[in-house]
Order: sequence, then structure tokens, then C-alpha cells
Amino acid sequence: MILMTWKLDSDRPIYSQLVEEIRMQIVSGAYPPGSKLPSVRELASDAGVNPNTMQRAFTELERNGLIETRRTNGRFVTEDGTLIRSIRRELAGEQLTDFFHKMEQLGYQKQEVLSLITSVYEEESLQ
Amino acid sequence: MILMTWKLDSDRPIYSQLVEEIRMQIVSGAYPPGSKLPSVRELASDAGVNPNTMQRAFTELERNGLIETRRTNGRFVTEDGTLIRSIRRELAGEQLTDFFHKMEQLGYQKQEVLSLITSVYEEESLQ
DNA sequence: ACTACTGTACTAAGTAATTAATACAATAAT
DNA sequence: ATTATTGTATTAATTACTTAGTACAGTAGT
Repeated sequence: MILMTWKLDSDRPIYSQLVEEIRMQIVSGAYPPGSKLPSVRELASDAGVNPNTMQRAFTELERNGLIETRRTNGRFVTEDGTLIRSIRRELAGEQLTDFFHKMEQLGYQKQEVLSLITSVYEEESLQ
Repeated sequence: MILMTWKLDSDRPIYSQLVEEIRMQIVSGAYPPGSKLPSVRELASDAGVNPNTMQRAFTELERNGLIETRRTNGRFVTEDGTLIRSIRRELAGEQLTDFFHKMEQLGYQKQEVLSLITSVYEEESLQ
């Protein structure tokens, strides 16, 4: 059982946000490979959404291959650690390119972005 | 007249995306302070959306103070360059914190993030 | 065998976003 | 004065998302 924050906003479809949250939990290792996920009803209750909405999120998630369904037993995270790490890298790459693209749109030169980043690292001591 | 890309997806309300696009155009200087914006109908036609939707986007935008409305003459970007730069910095800060937060969620240590960033800079030559 | 839990499916209702089609008052341009 | 353009308002219809409620078949645990 994992205590998840489920910070959902109303600016996007809830099922999309659920997909992203759960996928994040899997690729970050919160749900290890092969582990059993809580049931649709339990997760729905936990997130405060309708079971149908959570069901829809799982349906979307299954197409990635990140989770497998055993019909009347529950859902499980894939054992394929390589796939998980691959998707993790993919998501990180998207974050990186999106970030640089937005900063470029905002008119920030790469040098400025770099100095902003280093200033962040100076505030919080490097771990 | 500005040629805008209007890359809209269906995963979020269109009016929200319009708000972000136009705000980006203003703070990045594509629409200079004091300049006149195209009419609701023209921008709506340009973006391929309903005039009502564009109208809604402008209503949202006006609360930031970035644009001013002269009742039957049109809309204009504010002359307040300080406000514009302030919002630009604010948006950049959000991008930065969101990025680091997501990478942290993905389980990336700060060191890893830093090395990813520097590798990006090595690919594209610094301008 | 029985019970509880599993994923799944279905219908109905409500809400928000979007489009469409008008219409109106005020002003700039002529 | 007249015309065209401006922002704005209104109503109706459509679509997508969400919730609610119910139901069914299969299986693990007892």
C-alpha cells in the first residue's frame, strides 16, 4: 500500500492525470516490477474519483505495456525492467526538451538558462 | 500581423491553450508593449477556433493586466514593460521549478539532471 | 461449495467546453 | 451621415468527461 498524493486539477481530464501519476509511480520504482497494484475500486476510492474513471486510466496505461492484467486476480507491474527504464528515460527526455523549448519561447538564451540552473544548485546544496 | 503556429491539442481546454500561447507571444516580445492585437474574429479565424472561444481567452488574459481593451477600437498590449518582464520572469521560474520537480519525481538525482543538461549543451553548440 | 474480490460492461444523468448563429452599441474611417 | 469594424452578449446544439448505480463472470481463499 502506497500513500499517494493524487494532486488533481480540473484543467485537464482526470483520467489523463491519473495515467501520468501512476506511470510516474511505476517508473520511479514506487511500484516495483512484478508487484501487485491495488484494485480499481481501491485506487478510485483513494483518489476520490469514480471507479469508471480509474478503469479508463488503467486501460490507457496497459497500452504502454507497463502493467499486465490477470483477469480476476488484479493488475501487476510488468517484470520487464528494461522496458520500465526505457520509458523512464523517455519521460525524462521529454521533460528536458519541453523545458528548453518553453524557455526558448520565453526568449531566454541558453546562457541565461544555464545561469538560472546553476543558481538553483547554489541555493540548495548539492546532494 | 504575426504568423503564429497555434499548435492546439485536445487534451486541455482550447481557451486555456490560447491564453498561454498569446501570453507567450506578449512576454517574448512578439507583440511589443502598446501594440494593437488582431481582432477577436481575425485571431479566431487564424487559429481555427470559434470567436467565442477566443473571446473567452482574452477575458482570462485581461485579468493579468497584460492587455487593455478600448471598447470599440480593439485590444492593445499594455505599455507597462515592467509588468511584462515581471510576468516573463514568473513564467520562467515556474518552468524551472516544474522541470526540477518532475525530474525529481522520476527519481533523478540532481547530479544526473546536471549531467543531462550539460550533454544537451555539448550537442548543440553554445550560441 | 461458499464467499469475497477481481476486472469489465452497461445505462443514465449531470457538467463543462465548444461551436454556431445572431444581434447590439460604440467608434474609426470615409 | 454612412459604412465597416470593434468588443460584447445571448441562445441553442453538440461533444467529451465524469459520476452514479448496477450487473456479470471468473478466481483466490476459506
